[in-house]
Amino acid sequence: MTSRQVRGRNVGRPTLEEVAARAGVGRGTVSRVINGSPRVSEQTRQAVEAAVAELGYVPNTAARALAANRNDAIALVVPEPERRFFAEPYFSEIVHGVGVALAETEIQLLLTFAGGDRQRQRLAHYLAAQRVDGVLLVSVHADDPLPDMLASLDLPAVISGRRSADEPLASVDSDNFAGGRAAVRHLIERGRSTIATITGRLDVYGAQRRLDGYREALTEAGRPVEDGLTAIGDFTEEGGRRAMTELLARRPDLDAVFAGSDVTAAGARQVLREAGRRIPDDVALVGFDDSAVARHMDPPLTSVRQPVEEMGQAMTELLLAEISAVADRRPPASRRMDRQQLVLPTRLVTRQSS
Amino acid sequence: MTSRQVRGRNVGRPTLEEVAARAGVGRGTVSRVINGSPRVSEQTRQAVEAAVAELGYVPNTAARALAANRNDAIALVVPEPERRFFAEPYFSEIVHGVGVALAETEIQLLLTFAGGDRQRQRLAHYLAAQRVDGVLLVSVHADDPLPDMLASLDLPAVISGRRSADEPLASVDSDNFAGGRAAVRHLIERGRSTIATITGRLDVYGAQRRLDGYREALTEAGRPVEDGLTAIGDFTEEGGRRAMTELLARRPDLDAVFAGSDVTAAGARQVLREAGRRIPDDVALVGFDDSAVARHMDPPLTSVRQPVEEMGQAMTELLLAEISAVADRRPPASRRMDRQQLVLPTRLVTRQSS
DNA sequence: ATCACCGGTGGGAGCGCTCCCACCGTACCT
DNA sequence: AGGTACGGTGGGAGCGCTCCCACCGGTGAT
Repeated sequence: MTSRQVRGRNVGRPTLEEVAARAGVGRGTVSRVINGSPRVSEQTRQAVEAAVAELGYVPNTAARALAANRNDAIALVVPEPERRFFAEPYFSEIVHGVGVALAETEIQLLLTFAGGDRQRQRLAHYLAAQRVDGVLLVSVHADDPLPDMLASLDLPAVISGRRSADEPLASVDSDNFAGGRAAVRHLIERGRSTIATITGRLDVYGAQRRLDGYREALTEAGRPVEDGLTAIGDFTEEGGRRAMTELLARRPDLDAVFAGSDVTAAGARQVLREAGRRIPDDVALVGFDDSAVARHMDPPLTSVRQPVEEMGQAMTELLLAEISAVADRRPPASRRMDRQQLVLPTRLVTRQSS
Repeated sequence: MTSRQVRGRNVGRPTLEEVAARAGVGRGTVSRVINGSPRVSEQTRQAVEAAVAELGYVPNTAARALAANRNDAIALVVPEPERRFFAEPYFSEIVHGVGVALAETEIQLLLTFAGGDRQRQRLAHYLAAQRVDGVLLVSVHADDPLPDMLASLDLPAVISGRRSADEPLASVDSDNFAGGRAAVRHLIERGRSTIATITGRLDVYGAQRRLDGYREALTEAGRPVEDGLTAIGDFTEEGGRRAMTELLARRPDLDAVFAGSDVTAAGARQVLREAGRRIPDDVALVGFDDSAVARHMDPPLTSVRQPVEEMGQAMTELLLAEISAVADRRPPASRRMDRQQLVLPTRLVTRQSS
């Protein structure tokens, strides 16, 4: 571990003590004003605020973090390589939702990637070193050790997309099951007879639930669930292409595809077009996410809308609540008690592809 | 400023002192081992490392930051709303390049947005509060106060895309001028006679330089530069549509368009298609960035490739160098001296759109 | 008049680390 | 033998803040 040495005293920046001297009060009083304590007289408060303004004082957060164990920062951890992150509009909306929830606070959002092993390890260090008050986790696979690590650090955390039916962490998820079911019900209503599906990786709980919804819709309509009509993808465009190629080879008679994500649907569409199938005439296509991709596809893609932005917002609110619980020294057991599992509704948006 | 109180002592996590006791050495020695100082005997080092491993010790960065004024973290600041950030593949590649450059270090990358005023202010606080060792700035407009703020904080910073010919900050840029010129030379070679261009906002230096390249190519070919053939866009798809509509109204006879970015080109293509112009038969189209958008467009888009990932990497290297310069207490004047202005070459990638 | 109380305040202690000075012993010189 | 040098080490001081206890003076009850 060869580590650069960044030294150099904090030159020029005013300290609490200097503000106190300037305002003619004690250190404690300035601290109280800075932190908005009510136990300060109006007059004193104004004197301190004037001194703060004159000196351009900004509290040193390292010192604050050390003394108070508070960081005023939360991390959004993405256990994916950067490329995936940017490729999927899902993340963009999550981030925006988080931003909305944070707008009224003084809390800074930090985005960190943990794609590779190296990055993963660095992140683990970073978190263990107490640099954030809480963690937002998105797109976590079932076998990821990260959540357990967070639990052992007793660091507040909220996960997007439960990893299983009994998620120990607080979580926010969309109703993937109902979404998948709605998509397939819709295809049935449109008179499609041979409905295939391209899933995400099935160790992702949401992907599994969408598949469950697909099956449920078929079953409740009295139709068989045929294995040959299910292809496993991975929510990427490339995966969509691969899966669609497989499906077409196995079941050239298919006339509808429910894709586990819009991006997957884009990949599938390419293959369908190359195979000379018209959409929706020959094959109806439904995606999931209702992202920009869906709107710009040709023809525009029917898709299941997840309230992604709201999910980001909800996650943040849960996290802030848990952070205050820690701050109020509520015992871990009690905090574990009311960890919420939020499930937000999905909605089918019909367009020309089906 | 109502601020949550996050208290609760750092329970359970071992400290330097505990490691020292365990290893039977002094605090200083443990610190030396942790920081990779060579002035420790092999035997002692091993004893300390064993103690660190047994206790699962991780240095508290808040304490380190306070004592040493070192954060082992840099921020990538994006003065744009989140949506823009994700919409443009440019950023994704920058982030990836930064990741590559950081791979061998212990430095954590933090992504921060500063789109709105509120976010902007929070970021200013965050930076002033000394939470990072340096800042990477991307996509900065000429009138943005952020760079000056950084300068006044004496915080190492590197900017991507100079703001003007005499950029005071260290910067990394691609050769926008040569790129624009190459694009237009290519269109001329292809026998196009009426070549229009859609620029970005001209207060973005790079956009201006691309336009300069466009003009240069025309001039050196002995052709006039006609104002009616230039439309100002803003590097967005919507802007591309708007600009293309304008151009078509003004000069229905145009037979080629050089768009300032791929995304802009995508907008332009839509309008051209709606107007019944075939690409490349009626109108040749060239973009800039050579992003995924270019490859997936129909027809695939000829585009000027910027080495974006390399830019991210180069920026990071410059920043790390400047950070060590600060660490070595080199005086500000001397550091200003050798702030580099890197310009990386661009390359035309021809595809079916031209 | 005495006391308890309470809003408001000052400042000591301490968070966990780095920096640096003082000190140890050994090796090598004169 | 004494001196110098130097790799290796311990621990005090201090980074800038928060927390909390002690203390101040004024108010109202007894």
